[in-house]
Amino acid sequence: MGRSPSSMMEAVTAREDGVLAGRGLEELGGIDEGSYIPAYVQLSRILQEAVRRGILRPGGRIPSESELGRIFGLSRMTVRRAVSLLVDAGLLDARQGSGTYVVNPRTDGGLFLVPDFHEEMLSRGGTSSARLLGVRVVPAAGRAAEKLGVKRGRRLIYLERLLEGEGEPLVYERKYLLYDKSQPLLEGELGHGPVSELFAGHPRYAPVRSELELKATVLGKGEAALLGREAGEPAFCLEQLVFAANDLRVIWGWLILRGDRFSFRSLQAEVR
Amino acid sequence: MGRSPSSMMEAVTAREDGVLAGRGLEELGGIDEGSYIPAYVQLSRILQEAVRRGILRPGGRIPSESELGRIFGLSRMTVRRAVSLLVDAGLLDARQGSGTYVVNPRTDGGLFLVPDFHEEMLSRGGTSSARLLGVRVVPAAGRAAEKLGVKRGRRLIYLERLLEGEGEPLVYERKYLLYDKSQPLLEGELGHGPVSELFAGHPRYAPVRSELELKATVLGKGEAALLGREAGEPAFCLEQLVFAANDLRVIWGWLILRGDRFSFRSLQAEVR
DNA sequence: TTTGTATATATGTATATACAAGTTATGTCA
DNA sequence: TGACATAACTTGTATATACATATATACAAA
Repeated sequence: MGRSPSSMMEAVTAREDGVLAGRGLEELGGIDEGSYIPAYVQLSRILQEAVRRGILRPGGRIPSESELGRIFGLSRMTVRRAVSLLVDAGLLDARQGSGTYVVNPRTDGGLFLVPDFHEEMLSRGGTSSARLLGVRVVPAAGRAAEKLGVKRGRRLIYLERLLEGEGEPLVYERKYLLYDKSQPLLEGELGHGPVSELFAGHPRYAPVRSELELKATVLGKGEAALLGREAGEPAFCLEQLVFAANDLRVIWGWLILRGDRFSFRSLQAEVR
Repeated sequence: MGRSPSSMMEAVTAREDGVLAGRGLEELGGIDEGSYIPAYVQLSRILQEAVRRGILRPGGRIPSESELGRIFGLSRMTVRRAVSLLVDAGLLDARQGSGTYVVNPRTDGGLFLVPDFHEEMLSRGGTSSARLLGVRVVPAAGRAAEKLGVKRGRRLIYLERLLEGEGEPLVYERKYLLYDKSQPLLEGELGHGPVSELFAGHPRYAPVRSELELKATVLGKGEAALLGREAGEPAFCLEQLVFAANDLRVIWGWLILRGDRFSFRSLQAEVR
């Protein structure tokens, strides 16, 4: 809590380096020890705000970890933790031996979150349901066999669903799943939630990770009819390959997202 | 579901909780002290690999931090750092008082990186150039005035460019910039790099962050002609709003990305 | 059966210390 | 002046310790 004495010359010499030596940082307030918000989170917010306000400028060096510790009355390790948050988020660039710098923002690109459909609907407070258009067991062939890495003829489950939000069809879904005779397919479960949950807890097929590819497309005649739109309208195609343990591929398929209802906003170098 | 404190029953009772008590983890090797790779990075990779191989299963609890420290001969703080990497990456879920669990993966959604065009071209070793289709000073009006938060009539720079990679047009770009009489516009600089670099180092207009929105679209006749494609083909539209310090909006515009040349892959819960 | 309490153990936060390793500025020597 | 060693920084890694806080469990009391 004790504000360390800062020499008057600091600001001048530091300025030549592009450092502001913390001048102005104090204006954003100090660390509230009584708060339940951890000190390292408070400090990382202060630094973020300093960049937004231009107190710390892109390309410039921020005060050293020791100096920040002195300014805010925190240990170097705690300061490191605050800085690390912003380094991980891509807002700062720490160079060993040199210092920590404000990154020049990449204004033409960024990170986008494509949310899980059902999760998104629930989090918005809306309802989501899945209308099952068809399920059947088919022999593996063509791209499905190739993508899943199975021999032609191996039995797969093929299904089509229409995912609806607020009573309106929003997403058209086609999936191929490994067929497991010991685990009967419960059609009732396909009315809600993601397909991958069918395998949750399965000893060998439980999903571990997935690879997704987001592509631009236009609605075909069939898709347009199902989604209540016109053919030729823009849409997203989200191709999905789901892996279980040992890199076993268990689901392959894709989602068609209506372009008039879906768009994706970039994450603001989010600090979690 | 009672749990006995009996040590002889540990393996069995633990199994009911989904814990594997580290059994099998050792098979993935230990920490190489001679390596230049930090211990916490090595451990986080071991844990990642354990999930991929199914030694640690989604929904299950991993060994406690103290136990991992015992197994691998590391202090608890070092173990925490390794675990924190995976928690931040969304692969693990740490619950205070309870334990750390392997997350059930979201297979229908994920994070996507839309790279900066010029940066991407350079990193691939290819060439990138920008063909300037037009620049002029225009009075602010309509959506541009609204998005930039300026009065109608304020002077703006309007420009159109065709971004090319490997000699082929890939992206069509339209931007509105705040006009600054003290900073003359150098048309020569518009042949390379992102537009926002025009303001880099500017005392008031230097970009600090940007908000992006990724939308699905189809090529119009003019766009198709410029990009050497047919009208009606799928494409991405990346709308961009660039902020300087104090939330001053300095650039607004959008990019049209050819759908046949661009698609975006999800990031694998990347651990940096 | 419910409620309260004690205990063991889990993760979360903060600090202090030590040393390693990379960068930069400076001073000395030829 | 130029080359080179070095001192004085910087961030990076690892450990130990303390306390706060959340959870599970066992067991006693009502």
